[in-house]
Amino acid sequence: MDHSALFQKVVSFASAVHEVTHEMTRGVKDEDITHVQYKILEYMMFVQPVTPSEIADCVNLSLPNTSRELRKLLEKGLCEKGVDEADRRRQMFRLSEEGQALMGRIFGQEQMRFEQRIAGLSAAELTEIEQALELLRKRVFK
Amino acid sequence: MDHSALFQKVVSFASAVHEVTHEMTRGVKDEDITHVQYKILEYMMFVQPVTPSEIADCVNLSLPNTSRELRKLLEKGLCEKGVDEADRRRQMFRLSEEGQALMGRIFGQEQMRFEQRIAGLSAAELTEIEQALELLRKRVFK
DNA sequence: CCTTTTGGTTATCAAATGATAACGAAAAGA
DNA sequence: TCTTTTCGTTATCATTTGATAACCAAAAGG
Repeated sequence: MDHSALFQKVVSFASAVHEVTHEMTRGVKDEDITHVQYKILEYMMFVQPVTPSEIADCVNLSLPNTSRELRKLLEKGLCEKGVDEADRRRQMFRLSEEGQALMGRIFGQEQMRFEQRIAGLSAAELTEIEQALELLRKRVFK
Repeated sequence: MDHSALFQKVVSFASAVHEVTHEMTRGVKDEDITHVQYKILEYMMFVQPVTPSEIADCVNLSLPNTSRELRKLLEKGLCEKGVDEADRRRQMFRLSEEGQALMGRIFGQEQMRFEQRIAGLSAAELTEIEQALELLRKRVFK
């Protein structure tokens, strides 16, 4: 397998991931948030608390735009803000109760759709999936 | 491994794929096209010729918006339009020479970045990657 | 101290995208 | 033939996102 063919497989794979992600997160539009706001909340589900700079890096947003979206999330009551007492320039953001609840609803729906996709797979097959995820994460999508 | 944990791994994996894709396609902004226009051209690199409806489905765009973007691509001379003689409602789009060339440039850059990611991996490891891609594609991202 | 750097915010503007209505032309179907 | 459905286009508007400049406050570093 030459590199060029592998590369094309990766591109088309990434495209499929995008498509499935889009389909699974379809429930986002029922809640009153935009797509980038969802990305921020999703990130906070895994890392918390988090500073605007970190978010800007990971969600690929400029710092001013990150700040704007965080303000909107604050206004909606979906996250909370605190200050790092060790370095008072750093603003620490975390999900509010309401934010947790919202993400719980969305993840719940998403997970149901995910369950449908993997319905009927054996435990061994699920383990294979998990290993494939870890392999690609380590070697390609790091 | 319970379903909930696997689900979370998939979500965070998808997020990593997004991020790496974003980084690899950074070269798109050097060319005079937008992100969705790039997605359309990318799709046409794999499937050709293609109708507006197919694109709308695969790129997750409404038909009117697809039509608008295709018109812009036509205006830029990056694709060409024909009619399906068997069903004259169907419009067949394909990349023009110039469109091919443009995508060649972008894919070239992307592939270089990809090469850096997989630099130093053995043939066996590359095969593992390929198999992992196929597995996930078949079981999860279909 | 004083200067520079870092982290963050606000404001503002341009561009891209999403959504919808209205329309036409070809095909399918009664 | 007449009606309905499918495929596509154009136009228009609202919203989202991207980009940039100007600014403040805290920290770092001399």
